[in-house]
Amino acid sequence: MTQARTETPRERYRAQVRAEIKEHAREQIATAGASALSLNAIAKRMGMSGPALYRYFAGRDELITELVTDAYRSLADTFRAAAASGADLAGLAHAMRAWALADPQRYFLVFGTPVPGYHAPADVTGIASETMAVILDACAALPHDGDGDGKGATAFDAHLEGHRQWADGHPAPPAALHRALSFWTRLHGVLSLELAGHFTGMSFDPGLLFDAELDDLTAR
Amino acid sequence: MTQARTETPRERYRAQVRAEIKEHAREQIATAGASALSLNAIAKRMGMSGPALYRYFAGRDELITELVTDAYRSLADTFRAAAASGADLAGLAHAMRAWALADPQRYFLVFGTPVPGYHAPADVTGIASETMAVILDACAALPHDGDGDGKGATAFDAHLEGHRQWADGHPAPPAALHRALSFWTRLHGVLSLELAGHFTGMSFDPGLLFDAELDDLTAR
DNA sequence: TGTACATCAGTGAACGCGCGTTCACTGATGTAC
DNA sequence: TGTACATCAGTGAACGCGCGTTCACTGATGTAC
Repeated sequence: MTQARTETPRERYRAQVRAEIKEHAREQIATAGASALSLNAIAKRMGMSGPALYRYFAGRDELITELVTDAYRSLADTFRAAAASGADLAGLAHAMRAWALADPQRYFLVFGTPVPGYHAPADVTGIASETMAVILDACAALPHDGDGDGKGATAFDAHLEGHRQWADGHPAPPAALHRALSFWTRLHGVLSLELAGHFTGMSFDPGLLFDAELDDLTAR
Repeated sequence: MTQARTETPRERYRAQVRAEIKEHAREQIATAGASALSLNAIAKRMGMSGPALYRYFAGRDELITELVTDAYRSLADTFRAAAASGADLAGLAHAMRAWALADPQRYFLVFGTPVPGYHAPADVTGIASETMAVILDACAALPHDGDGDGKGATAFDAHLEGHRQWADGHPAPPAALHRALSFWTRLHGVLSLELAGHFTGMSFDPGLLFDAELDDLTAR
């Protein structure tokens, strides 16, 4: 997986400092939001001067971009790990919920308010479809979605039949594609409102709504 | 509805300038995001000096707070108007979708990434429950949710029975509460991903997914 | 209708701040012979 | 093992910028008699 060539001490040190910078950046984002991220503030917390960070990142934008990519990566890894240990759709859902609750600002880094000008780096689309592939596998594994029987074939299913490029190369039938999208949006529906605090004040448990939405999906 | 006392010309002028400031603020937010909102930039665009704005708003925070409140208000009004013209759940859903698509940054002002420190003003909770009340009415009007028969009573329904303060005073049975929450989260699931651009690249029509999620809700 | 006064919108200068980023530099760490 | 050199992490000063906000002020608009 990694390079055969041995890491020099300097390289090891560089990697370590880069990691530490990111660590402080994440902390700062969690505290005051991504728009408040400041290189100088990070440097100060690390006990070094502002310009020193330019040895490690080309600038603020590159740092943020890397944090965003890391967040995508960590979600994809979470899904892959869950699937590898035999999780079904519900297992994936719970893994995702745990991932989101563990660090809400990381969730928002990926799924939150987009900055109108900013465009995500190219490699995240690859990571995103990795994630989607795991979900599609789980859907196709359901007794009902695996074969292409017509019981639940809806107008949207027909539409998906004609617009399935995003499931690139995946043999899932339309019913599975449909379920995967429902899965994805329902989870985000509960999570985004919950994490943004729109359920505080209402006294019910968002986790139970999350499960109810999931049950309703797998039972359809 | 309005004050009986006649508005003086000065008051009219003030109201007009305040509105113009907000207009520019909205435009700026739509262009560069809420975190980029700058009083000086607004003043410059209006052809006046920065400090002049302090005649109209106590500061940047008050302006943002008012924009947030306006956004809540406009959503609530959209729901009320739809309900008043006889819309059912699907009608409400489409009204909300239109509202969101008309101005994505306004949507994000209400439902987007929260700034960790910031707390929404107190009056928005009242506006939010206005909105919820309209949805609850529409759910209770469904043949199935109006009476409290037990066909679809789930564990989550039972939980809601004990945590229904948020539906304050509303006589809706648990099944209606449940459906209202599913309604709310499913719409946000599709909309938040769509508006954040997470479906670009996938070629399907998010509007059809939106409708499919809605159908699945009303058919259950 | 005209004058005296109060109200208030808007200005321009100024304050202090923190930001991202550049540059020439010092000093320590690693490399080659 | 020791010396000469190259690499490179980190510093401190500086640049220009735009920000929110305050303050004393001018000049126009409205009000009272």
